[in-house]
Amino acid sequence: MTMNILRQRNVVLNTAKKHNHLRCGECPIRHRAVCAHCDKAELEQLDQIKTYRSFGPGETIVWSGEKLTFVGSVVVGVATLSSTLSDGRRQMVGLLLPSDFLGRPGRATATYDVVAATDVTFCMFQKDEFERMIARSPNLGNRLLEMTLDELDSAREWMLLLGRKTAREKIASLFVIMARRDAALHQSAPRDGLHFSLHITREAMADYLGLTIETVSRQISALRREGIIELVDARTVHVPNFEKLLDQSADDADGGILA
Amino acid sequence: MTMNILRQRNVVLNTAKKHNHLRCGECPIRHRAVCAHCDKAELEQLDQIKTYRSFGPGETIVWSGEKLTFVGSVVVGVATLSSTLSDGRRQMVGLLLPSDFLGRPGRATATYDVVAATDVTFCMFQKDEFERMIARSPNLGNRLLEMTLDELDSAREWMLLLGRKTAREKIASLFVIMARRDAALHQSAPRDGLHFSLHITREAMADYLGLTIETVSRQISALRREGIIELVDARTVHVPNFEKLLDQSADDADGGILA
DNA sequence: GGCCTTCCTTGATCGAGGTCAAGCAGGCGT
DNA sequence: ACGCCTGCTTGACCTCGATCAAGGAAGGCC
Repeated sequence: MTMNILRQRNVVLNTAKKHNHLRCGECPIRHRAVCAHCDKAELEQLDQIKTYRSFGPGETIVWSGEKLTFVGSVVVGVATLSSTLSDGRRQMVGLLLPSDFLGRPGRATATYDVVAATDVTFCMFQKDEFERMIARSPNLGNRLLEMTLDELDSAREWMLLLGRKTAREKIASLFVIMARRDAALHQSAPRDGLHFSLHITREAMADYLGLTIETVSRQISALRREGIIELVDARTVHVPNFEKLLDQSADDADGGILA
Repeated sequence: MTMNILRQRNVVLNTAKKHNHLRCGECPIRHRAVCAHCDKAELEQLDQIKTYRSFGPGETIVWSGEKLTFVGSVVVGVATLSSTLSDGRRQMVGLLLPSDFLGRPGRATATYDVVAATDVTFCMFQKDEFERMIARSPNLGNRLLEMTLDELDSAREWMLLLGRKTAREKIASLFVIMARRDAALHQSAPRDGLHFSLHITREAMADYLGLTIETVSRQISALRREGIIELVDARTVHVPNFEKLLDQSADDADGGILA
């Protein structure tokens, strides 16, 4: 079984798979956005303008409404994108894992908060310099469009989750995604079950799934009680049978039974 | 008051405002995507390859998983984008109003259903021809990126609604958006209150908001009972005081009180 | 060691919204 | 005119997840 189910139909990973930007030996950093299919000239240019910056857990990287001065991608760690209602209700609208891109060329200000969930290191470029590069290389622009379309697709998939899935399905879906991301990143074909880290707190999961901390905790406990997952520690999950987890997520295995 | 609140902070309308693609006299059709800031050469090329197609209410324009052969934009009517879970639960992930663009250059297959909500007329281009045009004109590519970023922003705004807003706030938010779109489209500065059409059925609203038909109906009735809206008929809403409606939507008036 | 704090879990209760069910209004074809 | 749709409303009831509340586990710091 497994490796087939693990192969996300989402294009994010398909693209990564085709060329394997995620660990392209020639890329100084792991961001598929600017890897340029290992175009030497582009890479050298990017190398010259890149800088690294790190943030601690809970640290806000960008405030909503703030002026955007850079773009970049995650090298290690996890960052979150979230919007907040005036009374404090918060909703995560995106999750940045290693290799994910942050920033919107052509946009002046941020429209949501970017917060480090763990220790995070970014590889960054000055926004105006990056934009100048885009103007010069249409290649780069096209890849950005592709990436943005990918993001849009996952945002819409998430809308389905938020609007229509039950608490249990939400948790299972999140775990499925985390497992797939982890597997893709480590190139690990799982033999005797999967093993992955959630990285984030229960609170962050709740904010991502549109639930409360308590419900998240209860559903995780329920899945554990039923043997669908095992908890090594609070944030490390072992999945003995991935298909069983998938069954709980209300997602089609791949492409659906109909059609 | 009013015209100021009506001015959506979302870039979609700001862009439209700057140049007013929506009624650019030189554009044969109203799509801001390819209006090309009224670039004559581009327009002529587009004119040559464009075709019109119409669909009746309930008709499916594209099935999820189907091969995509065209792109285009709505001229009149309303179309919806929706995903469906295998057990039939449905979630709308987008709404196409006149001037909105449909399609993803560079993508082979659709990832969700596109259904006509009313009588709809599309102005369409063969996908491959359109892509060839993009390749030739980087301008067009940039505008597509901008559009996609706009869509991503509204998708994420919608995630906040789906995950964290109450039924009442969801309804109010939808009405606010519909009212703004209508106002922008008709360039109507509302004097004695707003007047707009919902176009879509209660079911479509429910699917959009992640609610059931019954809840939608009940919340609309409640807003009517409290004098916040008036119903001319089931799908035509009159808003005597827009600010009162806005108060119910849990949205910041413009940019928020904080920050 | 002892004492924070932060994160997580579990229990008891409550309520918003879903479900089931009935009925009404308007359009359309015969 | 009639019946028959489909779309909308309203009521009664129930359930899932939120809320309120308490306590346990794992660091970090004195």
